[in-house]
Amino acid sequence: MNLEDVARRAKVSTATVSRVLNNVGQVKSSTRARVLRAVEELRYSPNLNARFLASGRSRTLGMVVSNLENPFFLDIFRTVEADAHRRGYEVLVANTDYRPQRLVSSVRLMLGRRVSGLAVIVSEMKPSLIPELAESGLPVVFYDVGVAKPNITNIKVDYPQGMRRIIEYLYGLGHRRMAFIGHHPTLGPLHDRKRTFLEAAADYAPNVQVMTVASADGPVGGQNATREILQSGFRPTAITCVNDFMAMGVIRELHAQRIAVPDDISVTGFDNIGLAEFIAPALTTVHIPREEIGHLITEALIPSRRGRQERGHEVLLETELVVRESTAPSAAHSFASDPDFL
Amino acid sequence: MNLEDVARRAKVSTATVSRVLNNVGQVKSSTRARVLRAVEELRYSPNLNARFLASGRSRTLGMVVSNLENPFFLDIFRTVEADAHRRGYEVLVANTDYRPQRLVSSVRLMLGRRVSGLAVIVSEMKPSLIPELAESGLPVVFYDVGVAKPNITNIKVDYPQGMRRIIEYLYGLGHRRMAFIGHHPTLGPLHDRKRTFLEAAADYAPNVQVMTVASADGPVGGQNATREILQSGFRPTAITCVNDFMAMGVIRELHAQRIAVPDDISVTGFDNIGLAEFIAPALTTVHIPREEIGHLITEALIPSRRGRQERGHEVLLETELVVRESTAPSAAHSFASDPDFL
DNA sequence: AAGATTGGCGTAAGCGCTTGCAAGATTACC
DNA sequence: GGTAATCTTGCAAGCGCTTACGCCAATCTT
Repeated sequence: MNLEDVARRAKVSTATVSRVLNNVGQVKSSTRARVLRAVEELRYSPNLNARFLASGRSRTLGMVVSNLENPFFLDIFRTVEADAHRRGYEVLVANTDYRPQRLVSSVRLMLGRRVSGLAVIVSEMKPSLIPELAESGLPVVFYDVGVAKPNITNIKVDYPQGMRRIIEYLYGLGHRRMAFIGHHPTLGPLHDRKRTFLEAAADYAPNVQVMTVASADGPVGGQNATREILQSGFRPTAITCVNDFMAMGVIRELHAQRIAVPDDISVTGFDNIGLAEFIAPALTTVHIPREEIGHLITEALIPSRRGRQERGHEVLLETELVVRESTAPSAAHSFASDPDFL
Repeated sequence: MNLEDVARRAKVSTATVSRVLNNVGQVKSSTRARVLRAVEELRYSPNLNARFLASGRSRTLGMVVSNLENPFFLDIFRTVEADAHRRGYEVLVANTDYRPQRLVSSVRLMLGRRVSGLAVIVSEMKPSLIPELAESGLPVVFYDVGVAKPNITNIKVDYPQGMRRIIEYLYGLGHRRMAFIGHHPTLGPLHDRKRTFLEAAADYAPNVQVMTVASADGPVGGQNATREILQSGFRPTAITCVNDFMAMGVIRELHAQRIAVPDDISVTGFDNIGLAEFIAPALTTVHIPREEIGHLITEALIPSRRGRQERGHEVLLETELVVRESTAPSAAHSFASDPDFL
């Protein structure tokens, strides 16, 4: 079942069928109708592989993410997909599970499919990939890693700012013993986030005791990390998580251990995913504008009709502290004796 | 940058390069090495559109789901993807947001890409799609809809059984006023689930008052539905949700309204998603074997090396009640005066 | 009314790859 | 050392589509 079958049935050439299907060139409306009817009757569905090959463009975007399970990534994907559809593009998504090897193979796959733009929203990164993509000339967006190049747009979120907001907030509440829960601490961006936390703590919260632990991304990881902290003997008054998804597990585990949140321990997340409002207590977190990220990605990857493709550049997004119910003044801290207390 | 460039550089023909790349036929190991080096040096990445077109197979599975945000679907996807990778296949996923129109266009897209198998895990269904796919001869799996055909495998979960388990369990706990929360009540399978609930209630739980409401899938929908119930004046002692994802919102809203779960109202979900354990109180639900579903899908879509493709058939999966913390005996019910009470 | 446009369509040359076929190069065998 | 068997490799015909290019007929000029 191919163009030729349709052409024969409609008594035209394949060229004409192609023109009708792509709405290009001039076709008499009566022939157009004949063609469409033939398409209908044969239930013809064009071979996109052939189409992409012949035309040299695929109107398809690729997106590679570290963990689709984490709503953070999914939210971005959904925005990109919605934007892309509006412009007549499709989007292909691949999941890496934080494995560099899968990242490489996913990117290769996308390149092999000749996507017209590629978004790489991952924490793991194979360094060799950046120059390779830069040279390819393909429009690319990196999130939180790499530097802008002519064809590479770079979206970053001001994590240090967000961390600072959390630390200052917690410090202001009297917290002096804090724990930081992350995941994949060996991966660049995630390691940076931990470092950022420690630096912010050192800078803005003098005489604070700090502990860091790591586990897998997700609620189960948060749960395990919490157990580890509690078993260590260190008793923080606040636990800061690298993301909301892990924080869900933290809150659950504290609850299971009959430790009150926020009365005994305050908990913070990062990202402000939708679920953050649906756990009890609702999670205090830092908002990352995921919709904006999605829009930026689409803008960077799809050439706008008027004017040319925006050249690669760098964007730094601001964060915002969202205070909910999972944080409170530290019970352990006596504000009376606190010189910072006004 | 194509096969010819590589061939020229390695001083062989494109045929030989192709054989090396596909590990097929005999190639002297020295030439193989030359070719691989050329590939490396040129950073050559084969054009998959051309490859699929020429070879007529794509080693790609397509999967269409209603709502990727709901972990239920994501879990299935992850299993399928893992299985598929193990067999050297890729999987493309599309999201429909429960919109039949998107279902149709997603399926068309998959067909256009000439996937070698297609899984349709959706609640919405355009009836015309079933015969169309049946005729196409493409291996297809439907979840919860349609009937088996030579090339169509049908996976169903015994929802009536699951509902019965819930109802009997709740009835046994003394609940006599129940509410059912669903979403998209006009879509076949979801409507059936509601009906199933009502029938099971009628059959197994005499003299029970029942109310049903519907909202969007997800926690927000569960929240809204709960508000609606409470505002209606009907005061159920148990709320049964069509899935866990909505139940999360229900529990959250009851908590916000200072209604104790399970003391004042018991809540049940369906699916047994991972998050069900991470909300407080942990959700009583019905387990659906998502991993098994994933395996079944892969088995049905990928021809096994030995033996032929399993022909399309129908599978009915059993469910299992998972009791956690969100359910308890009805406070409103006096067991002393209950004739059922032993 | 004859030449100049334009609209509508077909011809055919690719797009980059796979693969059946057959030729040339090696190796095996007696 | 000669023939047969086996390896290697190249040639070239597609896969199903898009898209110059050009032809013919219809319409427009003056």
